[in-house]
Amino acid sequence: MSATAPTQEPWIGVRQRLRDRGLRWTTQRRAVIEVLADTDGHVTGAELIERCRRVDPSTIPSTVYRTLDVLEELGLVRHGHGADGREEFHVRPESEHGHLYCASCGGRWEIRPAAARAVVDTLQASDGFEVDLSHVSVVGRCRKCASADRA
Amino acid sequence: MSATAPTQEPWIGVRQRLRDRGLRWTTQRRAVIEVLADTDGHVTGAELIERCRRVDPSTIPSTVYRTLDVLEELGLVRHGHGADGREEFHVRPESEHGHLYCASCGGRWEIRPAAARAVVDTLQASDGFEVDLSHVSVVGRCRKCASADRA
DNA sequence: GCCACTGTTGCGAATCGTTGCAGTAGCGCG
DNA sequence: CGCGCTACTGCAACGATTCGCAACAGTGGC
Repeated sequence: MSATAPTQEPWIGVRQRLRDRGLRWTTQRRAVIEVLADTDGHVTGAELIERCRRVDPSTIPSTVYRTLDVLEELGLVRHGHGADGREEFHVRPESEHGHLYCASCGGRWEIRPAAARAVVDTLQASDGFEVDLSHVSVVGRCRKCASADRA
Repeated sequence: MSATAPTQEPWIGVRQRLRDRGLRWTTQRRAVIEVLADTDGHVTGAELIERCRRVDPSTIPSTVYRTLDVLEELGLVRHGHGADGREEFHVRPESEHGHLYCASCGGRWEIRPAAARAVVDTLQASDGFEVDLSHVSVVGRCRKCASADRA
């Protein structure tokens, strides 16, 4: 929640950033980026592909996935896995964050910063493990479903 | 590491437990259970299928997956997702436990009870979320890789 | 021991994602 | 402006997992 169209902004320099790394600015990447710029929050790989097809029906899955890899290297997206293990991408996350998935109602929430930090610190202290927060998916039951179950 | 063959033990009553639920004791289930009884720790679905094929080459994947679903309902196995989101089964976990996956070296560790409890409590307090511990997979970097990276 | 009931299996198709390979096309250079 | 280098694309095959459906086979009852 910063401005009206903050989503476009991170993408305008991508071409240059790619070039600086010896990577190329292709029609296909442009399409993926176009879709991503218009996306906010989370997308699964399959979802993204479908959206791309709307822009360019000749979109090929493997290309999209490969493009996502590249964009992830540039830090423009992060990927994690949903409750079912399927791939899920976080577009331009303002901050790293993990997710909670409710196995009963299928809902999803972001782990709030305070809790996230606590979790990270705990594992750091206990095992010296550096958590990749953006990749964390915790499955369980949300407050609502948990109390409903107990009833 | 309790006794010599503690692994067999949980499985001996399975037939009855199935029957009590109106479920059936079939050759295929017997095969899967036989393999599981001989397994200890973790297996991926694919791994398990291959092992079953060694017992009975005519094993069909979908049957194995379905059997696993049933066994999970009986609480004899739990499933989670590895670092890459692939399915992974915990055989007769003595206690629920989550996992840490190192993205650099591919190693895997169990989250120790104390840390696990802390994580569960944190999310419970913060969002009233009931974590399904056995399903938790945290990706990041282990102590070793983290310090190597920093060097 | 035979039947019917219904849980299970086998199988083929569909989904999501990955990978190897050969042809294509950005991009910097002269 | 054309050339070459090599990153990228398209495609097809593959691996993991799920789903629908018709045929099959445990089970309890008689």
